[in-house]
Amino acid sequence: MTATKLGVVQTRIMKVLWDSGKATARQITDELNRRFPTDPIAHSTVQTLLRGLMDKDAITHQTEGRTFVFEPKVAEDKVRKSATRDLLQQVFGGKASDLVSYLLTNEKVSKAELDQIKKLVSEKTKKK
Amino acid sequence: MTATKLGVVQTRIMKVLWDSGKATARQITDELNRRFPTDPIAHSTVQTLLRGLMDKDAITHQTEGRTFVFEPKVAEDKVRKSATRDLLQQVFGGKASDLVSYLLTNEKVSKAELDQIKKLVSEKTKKK
DNA sequence: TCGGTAGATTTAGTGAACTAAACGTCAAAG
DNA sequence: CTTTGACGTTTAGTTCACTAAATCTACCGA
Repeated sequence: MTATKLGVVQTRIMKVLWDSGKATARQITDELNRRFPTDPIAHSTVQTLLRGLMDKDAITHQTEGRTFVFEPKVAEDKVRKSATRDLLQQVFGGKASDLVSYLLTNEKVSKAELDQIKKLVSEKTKKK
Repeated sequence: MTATKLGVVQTRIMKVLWDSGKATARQITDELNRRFPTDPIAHSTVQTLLRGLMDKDAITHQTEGRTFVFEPKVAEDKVRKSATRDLLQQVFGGKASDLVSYLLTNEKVSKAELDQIKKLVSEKTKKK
């Protein structure tokens, strides 16, 4: 029952790991400070959070020499699923079309994305 | 700069207020316990949360006799917008189509909702 | 008038996420 | 051999959401 409920910074760390497959704490710290220069983070903070993610069973680590190399244990999919479901239920009362409506009305959606969505919808329609 | 970042229970309270227009603390408590029998909540807890929502400028209250009648001050829309944007950025890297993809693939979407989405998409397409 | 009830307010405490300094260890550099 | 630095570990503290009892206050009914 690997936990899929993550905080903001925890999610950022996971993203780094999902992107790279594996990384040391140091690499993660550097990457976070590169990706989010507006939210500088101390190395020890990252280590603490990694510890938390271990406790949650969201990541694993191997020892390489005397440093840890971390790897994601929970898939990005799972986290997306859980986070989206929460939003859908809590804020949109479970109505997926309301959420889509919001996205199309308020968020920038590229032409390519729009085509992609159209394709998904017609596939889904066919199945019914 | 009314705050739009709410906790789970805070959102539930707001929903009650959005639905009813206005309500006393007692009415909200009762309604929450009716809507979520699995998460019973004490009246004093609700009062504390209402206080927090006041601090956040998410609600107002008038005095009626010696009881407060609360009203939403922030619109449901605003909260939806903020929550959705957070999810989109944090979990889906800003790709709206990925989020829609998730919704269509994993969540139950009724025929009516699907039609609604299709309509939204073609409207959006026309505009471009 | 007195006691209960229904308000609001005060006080108190937990857990989670986040923050980061301080500390101990050990290997590589000088 | 000693110092420096890079690790992981320990410790500590903040903020926020949530929880709810305890207390104060005032009206209403007996």
